[in-house]
Amino acid sequence: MISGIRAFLKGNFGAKGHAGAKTGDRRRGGVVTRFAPSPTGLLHAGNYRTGVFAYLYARQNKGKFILRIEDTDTARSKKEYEDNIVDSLKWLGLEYDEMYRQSERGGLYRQYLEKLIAEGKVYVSSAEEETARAAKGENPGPRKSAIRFKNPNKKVRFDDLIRGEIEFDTTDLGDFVIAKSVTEPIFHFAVVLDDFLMGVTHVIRGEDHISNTPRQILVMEALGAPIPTYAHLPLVLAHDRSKLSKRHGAKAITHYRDIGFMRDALLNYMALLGWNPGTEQEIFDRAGLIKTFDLSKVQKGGAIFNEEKLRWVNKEHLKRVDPALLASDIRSRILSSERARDLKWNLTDEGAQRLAPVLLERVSTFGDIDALITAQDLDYYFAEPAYDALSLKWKEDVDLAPAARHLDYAKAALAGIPDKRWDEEGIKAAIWPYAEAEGRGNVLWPLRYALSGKDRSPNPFTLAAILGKVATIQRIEQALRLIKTTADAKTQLP
RNA sequence: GGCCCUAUCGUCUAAUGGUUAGGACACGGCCUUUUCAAGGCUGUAAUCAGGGUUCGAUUCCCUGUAGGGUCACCA
Repeated sequence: MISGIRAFLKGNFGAKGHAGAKTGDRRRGGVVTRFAPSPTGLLHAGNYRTGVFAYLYARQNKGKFILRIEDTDTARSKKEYEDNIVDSLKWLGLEYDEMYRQSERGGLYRQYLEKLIAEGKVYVSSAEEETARAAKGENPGPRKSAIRFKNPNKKVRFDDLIRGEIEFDTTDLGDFVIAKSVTEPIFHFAVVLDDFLMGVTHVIRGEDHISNTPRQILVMEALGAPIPTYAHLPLVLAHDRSKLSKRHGAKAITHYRDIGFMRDALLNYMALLGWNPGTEQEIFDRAGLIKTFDLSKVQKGGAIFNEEKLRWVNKEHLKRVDPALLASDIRSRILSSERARDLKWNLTDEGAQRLAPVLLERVSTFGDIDALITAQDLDYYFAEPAYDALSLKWKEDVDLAPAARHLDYAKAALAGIPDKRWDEEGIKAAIWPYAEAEGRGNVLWPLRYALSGKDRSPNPFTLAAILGKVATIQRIEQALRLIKTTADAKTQLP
């Protein structure tokens, strides 16, 4: 009778794994996911996206998200890379509930390895056997003793949340190695035991692990562990459609932080790579992502990482933030630049408040501000510009005389603005009617050029408001002097 | 090569057994504008191929092709 009920439960929840005992836990919503990178390189889009998905899935199910550092390969694992993983997750805001290092779990691996050996499910093959295997060309491994899994050689089937049912014949795997010795487990054993011991219910990882899954299921069965639910994510691809890797120019997540991307924008973009909500919404904040994310709507095919679109997503996030909140970030970004130090730029908090919205409209990321600085496109905010007097001439004019006349007017009109009306609106009110009457370009071009010394820049009202009354008048006077000396030089020509 | 996965604009993707195959990025044009940026409108561009099933297939099936993954005492 009881077994009948169990069979019934199994049938209903078979897709979520066998073990009857654990099924109850899962029905109570005890989702546990993990992100298990190995610290053998900087964390990049190719691997951290699986972390993003595992995180979103755990959070939306009010479950647990575990970080597990897979450093059983002591030769390749490095502390600096582990630090980079932690830094990256911290910056991205992927908060984990627990963290483990496999290098600190040797006792556990040994205990279970010995148990399996005692149960005869695993055996130690001698150096001679390994040598014989190598001679047969079965594997190129070293000729020393190893621990091999006694393969029952059967068909293994599992349900993948993303791909559906997948079946493998494990016969051609042979008796695969799961440890070099009881104190040196390798990936296929450590992963399985840890997932078991940590109660991982959903293994969310890259597609490159699909073919590892059957052998891991075999080990799970030997361990008497419940089979978790698998979700194999499509890979993030480089431009040539191969798996993204460092060699393919995959950049570290911390690189995107350093060049001024917003964390939520990156999270948003990564979630959208391979997933979509089925609506036309593309911009999500963290909470929206957690709420809307749906593992079953994840794409099956790999997706190319497109930095252009990432930049667009970042810009959209930027647009949704009040510029005033970003002003101090922008200020320190500018002041810490080499050029700002060399030229001793001064930027007050108030100045930054005025500058922020103007700058933000022109960039997609904070890093673009650095580019503007390098291109000397910000210089005119900090010092009087140098330019050729002829540039002050509006294209429809034949000489500089109209420019001089309009600048004279502007100087007087601006000088008459009371200090407390010195803002974009007040300035525009003082100039606009005149510009309308005289022709906008005729008036505004010379004025803007006097202020910025550039063919391209924000409009003169905005510039004047940022520069302040004193500097604005000074620059107009300077332009006037420039026109005069140019005219004098001309009349003296033979 | 064996095994496995995948296949819609250049890229990310939506959709349905019957649609003018939709959106976004990028690209082009136009409008707005003193210039730039922003904004608005708009254009170019896709169902890998061949067979079935069907009144009808891009959608379901088969084969092929292409791409990718994996075949370690790496993870």
